Amino acid sequence: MTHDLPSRYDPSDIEQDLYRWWTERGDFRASADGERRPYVIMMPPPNVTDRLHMGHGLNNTIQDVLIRFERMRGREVLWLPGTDHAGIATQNVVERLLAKEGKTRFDLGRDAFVEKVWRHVHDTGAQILEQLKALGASCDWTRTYFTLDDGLSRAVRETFVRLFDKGLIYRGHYIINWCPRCLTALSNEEAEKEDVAGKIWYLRYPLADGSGHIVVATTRPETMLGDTAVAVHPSDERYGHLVGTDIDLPLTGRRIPVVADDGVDPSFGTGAVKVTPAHDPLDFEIGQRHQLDTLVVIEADATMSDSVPDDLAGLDRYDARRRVVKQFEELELLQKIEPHQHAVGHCYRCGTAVEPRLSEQWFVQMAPLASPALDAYQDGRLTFLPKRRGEDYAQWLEGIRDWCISRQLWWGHRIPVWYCDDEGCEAELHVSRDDLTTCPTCGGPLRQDDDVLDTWFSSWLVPFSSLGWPDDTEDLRRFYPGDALTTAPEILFFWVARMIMAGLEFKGEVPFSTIYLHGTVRDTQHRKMSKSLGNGIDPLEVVERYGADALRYTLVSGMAVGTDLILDPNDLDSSFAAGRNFANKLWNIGRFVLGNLPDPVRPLVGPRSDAVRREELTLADRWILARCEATVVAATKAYQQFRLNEAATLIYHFIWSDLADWYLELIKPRLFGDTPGGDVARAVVAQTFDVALRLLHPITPFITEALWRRFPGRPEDASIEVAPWPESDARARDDEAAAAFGLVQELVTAVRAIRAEYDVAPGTEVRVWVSRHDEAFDAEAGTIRRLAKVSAIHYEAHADEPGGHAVLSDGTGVFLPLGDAIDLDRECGRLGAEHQRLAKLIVGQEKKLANEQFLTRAPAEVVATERKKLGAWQDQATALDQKRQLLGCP
RNA sequence: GGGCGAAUAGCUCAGUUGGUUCAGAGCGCCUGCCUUACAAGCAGGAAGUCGGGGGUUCGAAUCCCUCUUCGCCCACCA
Repeated sequence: MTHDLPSRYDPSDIEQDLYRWWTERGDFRASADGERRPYVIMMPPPNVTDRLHMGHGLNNTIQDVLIRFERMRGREVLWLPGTDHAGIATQNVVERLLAKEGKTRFDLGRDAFVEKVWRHVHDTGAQILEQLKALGASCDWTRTYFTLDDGLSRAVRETFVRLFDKGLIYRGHYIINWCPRCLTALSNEEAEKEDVAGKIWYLRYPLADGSGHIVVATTRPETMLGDTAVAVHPSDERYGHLVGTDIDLPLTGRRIPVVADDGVDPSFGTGAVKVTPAHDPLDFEIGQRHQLDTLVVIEADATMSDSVPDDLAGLDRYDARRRVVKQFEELELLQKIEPHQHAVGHCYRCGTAVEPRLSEQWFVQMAPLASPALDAYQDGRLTFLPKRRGEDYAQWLEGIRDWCISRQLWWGHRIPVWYCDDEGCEAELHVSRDDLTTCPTCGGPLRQDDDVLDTWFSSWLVPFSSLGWPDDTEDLRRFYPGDALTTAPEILFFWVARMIMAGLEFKGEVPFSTIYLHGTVRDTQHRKMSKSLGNGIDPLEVVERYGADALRYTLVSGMAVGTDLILDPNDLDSSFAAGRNFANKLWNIGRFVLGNLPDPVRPLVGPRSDAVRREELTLADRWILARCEATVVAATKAYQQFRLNEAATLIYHFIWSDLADWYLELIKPRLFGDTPGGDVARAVVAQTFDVALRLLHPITPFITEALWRRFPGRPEDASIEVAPWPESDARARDDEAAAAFGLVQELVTAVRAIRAEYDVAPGTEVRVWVSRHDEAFDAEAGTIRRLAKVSAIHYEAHADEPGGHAVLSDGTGVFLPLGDAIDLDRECGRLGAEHQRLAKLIVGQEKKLANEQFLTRAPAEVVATERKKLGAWQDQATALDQKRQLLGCP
């Protein structure tokens, strides 16, 4: 039945059908009732801005591996998918689309613009979900959410009202980060600090009494137009006499005071600071302490305001900077310019340098929320992978600042605050869960706050809002809290930390216990993949070319905990070769194995009378079963510890090297009836291949399902997705078989190497002399003969004739007589090299055996085998010497 | 300016809590093979002073110190 399978695996033949079948079966759907212990992962909701990139591919592959692993282990698995409305990002995308038509959002008006965004995200959102399916993501699509859904909107309002009532949400005039391009406030986290090679200008400010001037240093000369003071440190003796005096601020005709303030660092610059309370956070604080005026000189769009001299008003901030500097120069008030490297905030969505700006915004007071979140980390309720990320988390919480949550955008959750414009009304504002139309206090008309909430204000609720909160739903009771959170480290503060705070505040429990922060996908120059650099790889293109399994295998095997993943966008073939080749190999193993299995296969173990008895197993059978068992144990542990790359490598090696290269080759005579025991070999291969497929299924779900379903006797409706995870079976452990068969492998390899070395024709059979008799060689004599093309094995000291030599790890000598075929020079060189290798081993071994610690610490039997090894090596060295003399080697 | 990570074959990377079993894998490269599952394959092979230096030890890729080079996080020195 497998003979009709093509010899080359084509994933596109099977992936979509299998995915549809899985969906129809309903295995992805979590049941809210039942006995199974839940295992829950919240998918980081992709932004509905665009198609998925390779980072999503990696992120979702990791999650799907964990989910499929736990599903097979019998947990009630819920992987909850969703998409994020991504306020600024999405609004930007649609604004750019409008710009192509020569329009702005203001041309459309708020309602029409929002309508247009909805239409846009409807398409991209659907596209994203399809892409996730193409990757094989086994999420519960029946519970898919969007952060702007009615349900989640209700949760947003609920939290806003609760925090407001608790006094943790407030409105006020503060310096915030302002993006002059997006025209909105940003949180501290959204302003990314980047080092900029700037300058520092030293400006002379004339003293009002005409007695001289004071020099201030600034990186932003244009803000001097908004200066309302100069500050010095109270204990700075250089300036003490000037405190309380006035300065004539150049260009403005304004007179401003010199004040003393602790916030000034006397060692920086000149020790005298120009104070611009409306455009600098520190200056704002100084201004508050000294009741200074705040003078806004830079507008929302980063042009100079009308409050500056006419020749500067309306200029862009950087043009104004140049103009101001030039005017200082002309007035001979520019003392000097120095190069200066400093960190400047940039908008995380558009990259524009943010402007610190005084404005009225809504804030969440964070310290009360941060404290329990910090406790949860310190008392071990949270585990970070890699561990060091936990310190980033703690550090951020310790220095937490209030969260600016209002955004001057149109796309998002509108702030649930209404203002009453009636001058006679006592109420200033109303915060409400429901839309308000008339003022509850005076009955007059109301106006809702124009702003929307930070997009993360809905994301931070996802672990419970996606389960129906604030209602007390069955889902919520069953699936909160979740288990693992898998995401990129970039959003540790934006999202992860805030989810923990929200979970503790609103649900009293951390939303997940393990936080796996995986690395970033980069190109070969270690640059982050991005659209603007054009170095991205489209995961869907990879799926189409190589299959989802190849993509997944490559991502998983290349990703160690705490490291980045480097892929070459210019060489997809080599980037994904290993995954593609492996899938193809698996396919062909399947063709061979399944094509040789009868129905039914004899059971390997169990009560049935035809079950294989232990005495029927050959050495090779025992070996592969032991290898299989070892792989089950190691791979299971690796999966559990999130060391997915290690699990992938272990299983790969077992399947390709142990099972395919060795076991399948050596059972061929038994399968083809040339040797008895075919039914036993079939039982063993059926068992081990089945286990291998199940171990691998979380990583490469499609091909493992396709092959697993084809096993003889498999019920039509059986799926590997819900097949039980392979159990460790102590009976299969067999160190003796492992060691004995290992020696057989060494012997075969040694003979092959000698044959290759001396160009023995592939079809020619050779005789081999083995210095020591071993039961394993007898037991697998057929294997040795077949795999090494050996006609006869002689257990005796080798004949005095030319030939090839090798020494096995236990000291057993191997000799291949090659008669006249031998090249004397080459053989002498080979013997010399081999002798040298042995000599090195012997020296090391002698040292080891002279070591007190080793002798006392190691078990006696280990010491004994090490002694034996040394003896054997010495014997072989002697034999090699004799051989070299015999051949007349130099 | 603080805190943290990384450096291992031409490329991308493994190498675990306690030091002996370790110098490995994949890709690439070289040689020979269309051997009745697989040429996306099979067999064999070349290639690394485990970033430099020092230390501890019988013994270090692994532990300690130091230097160099990359990277990450945090930070209101204007």
